[in-house]
Amino acid sequence: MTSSVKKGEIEGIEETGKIEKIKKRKLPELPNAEEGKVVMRFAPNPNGPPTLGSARGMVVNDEYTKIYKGKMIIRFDDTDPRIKRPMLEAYRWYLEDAEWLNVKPHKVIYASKRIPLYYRYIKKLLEMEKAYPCFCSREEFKKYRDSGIECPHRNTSAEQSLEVWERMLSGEYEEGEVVIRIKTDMKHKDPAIRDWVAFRIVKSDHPLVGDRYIVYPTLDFESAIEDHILGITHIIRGKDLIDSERRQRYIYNYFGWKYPVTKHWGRVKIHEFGKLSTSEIRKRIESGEYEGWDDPALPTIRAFRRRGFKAEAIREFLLSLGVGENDVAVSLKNLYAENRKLVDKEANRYFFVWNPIEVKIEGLPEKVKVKMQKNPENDELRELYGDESILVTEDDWNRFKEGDIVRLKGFCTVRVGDKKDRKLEFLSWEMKGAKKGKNIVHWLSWHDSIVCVVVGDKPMLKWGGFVEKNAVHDVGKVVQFERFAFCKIEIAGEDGIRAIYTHP
RNA sequence: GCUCCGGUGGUGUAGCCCGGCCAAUCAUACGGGACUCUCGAUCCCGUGACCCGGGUUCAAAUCCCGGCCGGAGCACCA
Repeated sequence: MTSSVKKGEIEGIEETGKIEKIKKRKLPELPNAEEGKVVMRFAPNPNGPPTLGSARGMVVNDEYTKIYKGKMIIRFDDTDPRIKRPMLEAYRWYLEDAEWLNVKPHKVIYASKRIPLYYRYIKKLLEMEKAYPCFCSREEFKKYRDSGIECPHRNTSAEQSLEVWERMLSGEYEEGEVVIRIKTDMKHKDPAIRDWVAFRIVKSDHPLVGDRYIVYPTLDFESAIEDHILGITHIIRGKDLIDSERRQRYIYNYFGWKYPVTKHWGRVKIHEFGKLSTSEIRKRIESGEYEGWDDPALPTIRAFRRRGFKAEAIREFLLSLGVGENDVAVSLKNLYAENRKLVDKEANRYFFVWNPIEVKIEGLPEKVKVKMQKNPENDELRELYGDESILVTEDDWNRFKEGDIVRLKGFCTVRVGDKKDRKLEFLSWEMKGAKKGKNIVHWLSWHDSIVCVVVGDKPMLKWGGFVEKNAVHDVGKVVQFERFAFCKIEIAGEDGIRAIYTHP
């Protein structure tokens, strides 16, 4: 991000104001934001590992708190042990990926561990007769909601309500028998707002708190209380939660609290992935279509990490999406461009010959050592052995026509001979009119070759071939396989190299 | 069906609250050229947008109304 700071040093002070402006303009201004007083949160349900979508939540909230020098809180909204059941490992994954994304929370909250806190507040509401236990079935209540009629339980007295509440807690009711509803307005013009559920009975084991509770708050209740307690000033979340504000405001009014400023963004569709829900991914992993949650073909942050993406590139990409309420359909090409900017300068270059074909160079005067730059921008060299027997990729070979002049990059220039015999004729050590983009190809002698498989970014996609041995020293790094793509060397061993496709 | 929200170049985005400095920003993509012994990078140059129709106004991408299109919610999910 700041690698070019030196360049700007001379212009220095004069530029500072500009840079500041540009930095802030990564995101539009936040309404009512006072420097040092902004508190924001990212509130995931850890029912799978973070994806690009969740990362957006982390990064945008984090970026704003950084701009305004505020506080960032991660809160796990994990109050449904059944339908959207949290995954135990995913709590850790979220924290790890957040750290990797340079999102450093000031606090981490687990809603499931604070359930007694929510009990206290609903009790107050019950006392105030602003909430009531409702024995209607879903279907029954839906009728009331749709027709705007109050249900018979609505005017239960505080005393009775509290009694039912205690019985709920002690397990005297079955699931579905009774819920606690918040009184809003059964005539509210938007049916979605009418007397919503704050607590329900779920007799199911919770990954984090086991069977300690059987009465769980809904997201709307839990997050309403938490946002106030945590002193959240600004909420940015998906527009699927847009109604939450109107629902939760009733509670805020009953208690005389001030509701945070909210902003909502639309759905993100990534061209390359289509729509993939967490549950859909889980299914496909189980069926073997994907290797696991970090399969390079998946839009999880773990997968992008495995592919060698830079956190900063992902941040920039996500920030470029802004916070508009419209749905966006964006191509990963933008992410690639962002990452390439960072990775191009430091990635070592290597020859990777996929779908290799062995060809012979006739008339090669001598075998030579070929030295080439590891990276066009520095002087570090790598060495290859130019032999008369070499490997080129089938893609190139098929393109060649007899008589073509071809430059074997760094080695020599040849003329394509009899294609059936796979022969090349040595022409010169010099370039001999070879032009970039035309006929300069990469190659490899057996001497330098080691088996290499590149795991692709689509399900089941793999390339097999040979890579130059020099690459074994770059395990864990992103390198560029020339004329192929940027790849991360994942494993290098006796039997070869495994690399992960990063991007073109 | 009911409620709410949004529509700026191919894509994403800034600007819209507080009309004029917007013949509209930036990025990416695309086209052309230069350079480099990578189909990568770099450097030039270029194409390209305010959904439509009315209204208010000296002046509208910005305000108002209508239409069209798109999206979200209407769960004892998050």
